[in-house]
Amino acid sequence: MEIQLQIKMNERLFIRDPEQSELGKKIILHSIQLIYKNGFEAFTFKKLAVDIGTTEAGIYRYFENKHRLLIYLTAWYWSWLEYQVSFQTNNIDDPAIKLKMVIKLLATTVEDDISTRHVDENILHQIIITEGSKAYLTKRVSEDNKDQLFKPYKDLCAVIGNMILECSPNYLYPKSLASTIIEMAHFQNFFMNNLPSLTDFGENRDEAEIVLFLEDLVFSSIKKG
Amino acid sequence: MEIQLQIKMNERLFIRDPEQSELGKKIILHSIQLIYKNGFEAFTFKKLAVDIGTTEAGIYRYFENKHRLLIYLTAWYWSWLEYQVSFQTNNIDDPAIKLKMVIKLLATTVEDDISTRHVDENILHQIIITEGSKAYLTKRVSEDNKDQLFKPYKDLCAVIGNMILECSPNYLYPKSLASTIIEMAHFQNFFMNNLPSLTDFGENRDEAEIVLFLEDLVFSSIKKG
DNA sequence: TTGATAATGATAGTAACACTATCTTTACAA
DNA sequence: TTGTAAAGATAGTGTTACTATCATTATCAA
Repeated sequence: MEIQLQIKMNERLFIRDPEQSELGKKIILHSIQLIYKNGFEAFTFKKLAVDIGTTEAGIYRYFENKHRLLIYLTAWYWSWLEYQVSFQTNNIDDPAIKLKMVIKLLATTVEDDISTRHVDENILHQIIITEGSKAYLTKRVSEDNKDQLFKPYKDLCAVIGNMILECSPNYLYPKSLASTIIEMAHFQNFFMNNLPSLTDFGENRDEAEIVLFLEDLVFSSIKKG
Repeated sequence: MEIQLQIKMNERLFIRDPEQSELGKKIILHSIQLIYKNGFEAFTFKKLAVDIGTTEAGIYRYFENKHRLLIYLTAWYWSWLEYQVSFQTNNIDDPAIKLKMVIKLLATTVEDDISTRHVDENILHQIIITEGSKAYLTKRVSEDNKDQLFKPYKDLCAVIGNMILECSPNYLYPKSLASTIIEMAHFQNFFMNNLPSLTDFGENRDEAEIVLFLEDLVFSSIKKG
């Protein structure tokens, strides 16, 4: 069985849909690699164009600017992750087990999903850890939010928030706890690998310990009430 | 009684110490205002120079580039906050009360500290919320860390981690919980004001609710064991 | 087969940005 | 008085972030 997974993206994220052409798919593939290699600050459309073998103007026909491209990549990632969550928690009734699955999906290395050929999810995951929050930590965040550019992130947060409420209907802060899990899954990973004294995982550098920390955090909070 | 508070900064953060001259202090004062107004991405040394009434070259004599200036501002902020923590928790024995004080200091609007004339702590606090994590979310983070540029952040985290251990000596993740408190104090604030559906505080937009959330999060976690 | 259309390629150009260099002036201190 | 350090003034360079235009190629319908 070979299924190709296609994620329908908000049209405001791009000028021309990169999924619909070879050049577009190359832009996604190579931008992920370049941002991973050099970081978002050093990433330019010029370098991307050279890497692909096209011109700057070619890239600008797909994305308004590199910040939009970053938002596109993050939106794609969160959509893909929400799909993973729904797939992996399907047929599970116990909301606590579902929550544990979510934490595992958020905090551990993803295996490359072969049903999306032009995206390496593992590298993309690394990018989201380091660059993801730059997508919304801007002066434009409210406008971008009005254009629904962060919908996949918010949707995932809502899904997790509902799982929390299933576990503990009287818990007061399901959405904030959900966004805390999402952000901390990434930040603790970044800290573990780059500023280890900010974590308790510096010695082993083991993602599994981040999972344990987050599970402890979440279930202590919600099991109380 | 009039005391001027002077924070000793790591010398690698600057080329020439901005605290030691009028021009230097203007750079700090005006860069905070400009970054607050336009965001870090739109902030340039050219605009800063015009704002101050000096030239780009003048700024470059103090700071290598705008990223270093951002690290300087964040380092200054974390140092100042650690001082606030030590001041406000002095003579308090109960570590739980100390922790609550820390959460309040992290999550609520600071009043301008008159003992630092060239820094408006309230505006700086807003900058750190939006731009603070950009200081370390870079490819250079390890080198910058070797130069000790993030020491104030790590020191504060260690202080909070120790308070957590005082409360609960067997708790397994004091440092990770400390960095979680710090980051979430800011992220929940940013979300509340810009992406409110990621939080449970969208209706009232009241910082006091963030404090309650963080207190619940922390004391649920540590009171268990 | 032609002819319209859309995507791409090729090239050029501009304003702003991120610096670096140099020379002059000012200030104050030995 | 002279030396030195900070600051001002000016210029220049390579890169970035775009925009515009025109030619070429592929596709698909008349």
